[in-house]
Amino acid sequence: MQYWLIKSEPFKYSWDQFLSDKSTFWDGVRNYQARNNLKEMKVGDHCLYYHSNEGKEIVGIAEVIKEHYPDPTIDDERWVAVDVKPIRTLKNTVTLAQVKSDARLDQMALVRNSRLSVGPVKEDEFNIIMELSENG
DNA sequence: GCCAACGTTGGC
DNA sequence: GCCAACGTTGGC
Repeated sequence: MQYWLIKSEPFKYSWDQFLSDKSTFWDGVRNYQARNNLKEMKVGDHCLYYHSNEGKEIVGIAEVIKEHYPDPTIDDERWVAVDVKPIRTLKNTVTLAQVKSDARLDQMALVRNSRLSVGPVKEDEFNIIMELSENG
């Protein structure tokens, strides 16, 4: 299984909204790198859900439930969407500051390329995030 | 609200 | 195909 990190601005689509919707389609990606990552996603892959701008923290875990298909919100076949559903909310959110201050996480796309809205996460990194969220 | 970083566009 | 200009994102 592969791990990912997906970003959303809470005022656009927050984790709470996601929880009450039960699932959502992840659209609106207009960046080739992020798009390529979306295309790599497989059903069952886990995603860290990150709030950008407001909060700047990882708030929960989501699971891919449908692989990429053309983005329904735009008439342009270049862009794709995937479907995801929430798995669980983190016990404690993991902030960007925490991620940055942990030397084991300094290779994360989140740190190295803060503008990338969909990035891969290594299993080790995922586990470290889990650990941080437990120890809060 | 500012600015740095980065991706994209378009002129040559 | 290069590179400057421009737009967007996101941290601060």
